[in-house]
Amino acid sequence: MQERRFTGEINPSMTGEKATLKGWVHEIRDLGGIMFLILRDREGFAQITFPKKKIDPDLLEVAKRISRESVITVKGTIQEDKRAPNGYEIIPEGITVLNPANSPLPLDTTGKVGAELDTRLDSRFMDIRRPEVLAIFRIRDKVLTTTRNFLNEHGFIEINTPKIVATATEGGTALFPITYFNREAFLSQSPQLFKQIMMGAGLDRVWEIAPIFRAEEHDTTRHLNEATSIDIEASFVDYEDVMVLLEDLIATLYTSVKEGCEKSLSDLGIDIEVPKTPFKRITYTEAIDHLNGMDDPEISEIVWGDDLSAACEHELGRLIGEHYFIIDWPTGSKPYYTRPSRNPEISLSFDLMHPRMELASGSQRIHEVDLLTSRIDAMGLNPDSFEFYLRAFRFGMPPHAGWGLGLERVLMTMLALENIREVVLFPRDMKRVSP
RNA sequence: GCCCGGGUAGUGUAGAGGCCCAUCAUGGAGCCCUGUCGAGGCUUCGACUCGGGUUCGAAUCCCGACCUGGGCGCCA
Repeated sequence: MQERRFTGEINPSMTGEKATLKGWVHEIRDLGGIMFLILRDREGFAQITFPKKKIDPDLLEVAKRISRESVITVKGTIQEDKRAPNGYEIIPEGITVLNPANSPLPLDTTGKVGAELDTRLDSRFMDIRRPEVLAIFRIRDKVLTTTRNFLNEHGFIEINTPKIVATATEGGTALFPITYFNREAFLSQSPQLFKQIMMGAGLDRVWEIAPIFRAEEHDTTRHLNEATSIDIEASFVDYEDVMVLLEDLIATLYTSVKEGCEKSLSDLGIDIEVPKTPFKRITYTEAIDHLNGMDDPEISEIVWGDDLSAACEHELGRLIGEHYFIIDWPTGSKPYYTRPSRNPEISLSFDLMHPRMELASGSQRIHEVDLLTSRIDAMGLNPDSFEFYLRAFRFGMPPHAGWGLGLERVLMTMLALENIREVVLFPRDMKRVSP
């Protein structure tokens, strides 16, 4: 009985059993009288051992001619041997080359020679064969699954909002225009307006994980033109409630990765620490006071009302050293749908920060149509183009709050990666639309 | 958008006007080798992004194009 098994499903105690493995030829080491073929699959490696005097010469001849990274099926017997990498090896009885790989390879999958990110992305299919790269995407999967379960358990309903839209959500950011039959339309920068409309629809609590598109001409290690946003919106709650939800989610994600992705973390050579909740909350005004006291003029010259520059974010990150919230931002620095507090200069808003960068932003929303209309107007936008949105506010819109969390930023900060492109299979930036 | 940097075999690198028909590693081809796990030893193959210019002489200096890395700005 021979069924296909992953390398990770085999252990030394299975000595004597037959196994069929399918995967890629990672390496061949021919020592003369003995040859080793390392087979790699999603779960790891297995050593196929050819003691040349004991093995069928035809089989040996086939094995010697296989190029690296070819796809093969190996049938053989599991043999415990403490000299073998995982404590076992496979003595082959049959090898089939399902598909040979060309040579030379575009990248080295064994880690002997590095490759630049650009080279890696051009041959992403091969880059991902490297265990430390695969590990990132296994963790990404864990984070997504955990998020879905978490939000489900908290009574949130998953929604899907359109990615082709007629108007900008915020007005500020650059959009990608597209041709929609004979009209102009845009790729959606955010599900914001639609998830708010769902509050008016009575769904109460909703979430969406979906791509967002930004046409900004930024070229940094922490920006993408196509990113994945984890968005929630909830009714009859305030912004503190959704902050608690957010910090609980972050802690839950770290816990699930730490406990459920041990092999991936070890492939990446890192260990992660679960952040303690509740996260620190500092007000925007406190942050400005702190920054004004610094020596570096680039930081200290910030004035109340400014957005925080990268240098300012780094200084606050250094000060606090763990996840934190900056709350109560100037109303003018936040989008029109953000609810002002009793002091109209200050809004009921927050950004979730990792010491390295911003991860999420959210707020209490305006639910009164008159206030919302005047805020749109005050931001220099035309309320008429938001009519589809404002309609939902005229017929019973509950108080609500929500946030949007950048999946890629969560991953890159969790895994201490330098470049956000590392956590996206096929990243889209100013210079890259293919593959 | 602004400011700096870089393009050398498939991959990663050395190189600072003649020492370069270009270094090293990895890789491919071939030979030797019975326990490798970045195997080892020997032989061999393979590259200066493109176009102009300066110079007796350019991988090296200058200009342009293209590609690319980083910082800032911008950015739910």
